[in-house]
Amino acid sequence: MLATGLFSNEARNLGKSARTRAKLMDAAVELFARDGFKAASVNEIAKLAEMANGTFYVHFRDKREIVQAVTLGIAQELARQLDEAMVDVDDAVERVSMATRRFLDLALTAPDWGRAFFRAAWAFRDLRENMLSYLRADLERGREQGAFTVEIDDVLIDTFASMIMGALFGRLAGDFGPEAGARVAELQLRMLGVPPQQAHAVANRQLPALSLTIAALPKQLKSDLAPNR
Amino acid sequence: MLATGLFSNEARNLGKSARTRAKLMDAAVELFARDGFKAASVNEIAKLAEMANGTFYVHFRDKREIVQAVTLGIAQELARQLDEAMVDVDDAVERVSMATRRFLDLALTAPDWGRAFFRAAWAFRDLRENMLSYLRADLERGREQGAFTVEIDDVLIDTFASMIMGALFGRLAGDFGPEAGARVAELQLRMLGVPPQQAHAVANRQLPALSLTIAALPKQLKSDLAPNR
DNA sequence: CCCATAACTGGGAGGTTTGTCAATTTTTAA
DNA sequence: TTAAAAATTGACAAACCTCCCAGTTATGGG
Repeated sequence: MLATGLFSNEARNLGKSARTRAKLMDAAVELFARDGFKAASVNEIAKLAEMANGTFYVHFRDKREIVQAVTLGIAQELARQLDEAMVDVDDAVERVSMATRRFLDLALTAPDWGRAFFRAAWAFRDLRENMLSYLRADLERGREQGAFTVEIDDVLIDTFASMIMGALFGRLAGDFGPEAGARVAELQLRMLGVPPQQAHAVANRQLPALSLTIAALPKQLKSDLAPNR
Repeated sequence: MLATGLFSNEARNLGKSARTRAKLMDAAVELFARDGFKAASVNEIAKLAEMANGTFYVHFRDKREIVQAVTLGIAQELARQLDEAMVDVDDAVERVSMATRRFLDLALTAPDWGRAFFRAAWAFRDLRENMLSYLRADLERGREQGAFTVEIDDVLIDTFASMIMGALFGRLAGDFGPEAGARVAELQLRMLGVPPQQAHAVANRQLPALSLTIAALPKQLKSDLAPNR
């Protein structure tokens, strides 16, 4: 049994049902990432999760349902961690640059999640729009702070998001190294109207490392653990 | 028999074999656009093309082969028409803006082609890279002409392409109207370092209409026909 | 117009997929 | 410990898939 994916980790000390469900979701992530939502089969998901095909249907009505659970889970967790990493940043220029760079770093820590997210972003409008609302808020903040000269409309927001998704794709495909995040952030800032020199400086500021780990550990235990590293 | 797709039109006065092949390709485009390459089935392609399943295998070894034929056909035709529409434009700022706007207009004239192209662009690296080489040439021209201040590297080119693909997606989904092309072009020019005012002006310049029609009509006949409309 | 040849048909073998269910094992709570 | 409840299994029906092929029909060069 190949240890655990992120969902399994989250469900580690929940009941058996939740653990099995999570194991199926982890297997699904892997196959969705590789084959897409339509081409991945329930049979294969169950097989990868090392259980009989019938078990799948105990936990999910059909494939649609696990697709929904998986994509929602990924998007929520990514959004939550991004949000958390930026709570104390006020400057919109910093926020926008950080969001892009953080998002890419995060998605690359768990490439299957990244790939599944990439697919989900094109396939599910509501999920996409949910993510975009965060982005819109930061862009509007930038206008108010006088940092962005460009007009904020739907096309801009969508374009901004496309730049991130393109970079995600390139990173996942191995076309780009870790520096791509900063580069794209710089291009985004230029597009928004930040002076080139400032755009370069902000986008290349060093960022403390961050990795995607769903931590469902009891809070107590977690804080006992943290100081050790 | 619902008239003709673009491939059928191209093969209109070729032999029967070529016409059948084209009809299969048109059906395939429609299904690839809707379901993706993996999820579309040979059975359904044949059914949509109104012929027996066995006929498919007379014309294509297997699904891989028709996928290749279709995607290559789409990409080549789009590239050819784009290229042709820009032969006499020298200024890189104009070219870059035009390429984005023309490409979107073209893809929108035949939405199934647009959708199939969208999928192919992510799925097939060589096809993508072929398209990007045109783009790179125009961007480098802009540097030489002193119009673009940004450094040209792989991340830039990819990002530029992502912006177009994002706009294509939005247009196909009906999220954006025809004005999106100009808007994205403007954002691209800003990113490249063109002064905002000029970017706005160039990107919004009126462009003569252009539509995607594979014309395999004999040249003579074509020019006889044109004046009538 | 004729007929060799190319194109097409549709049934079917062999495989995979989805979703169900009775039988079995594991978990849980009393 | 034990019995009811929950979870799991694996075989299976029905649908659908890919690819093949023997037989039929259409095409077009002589």
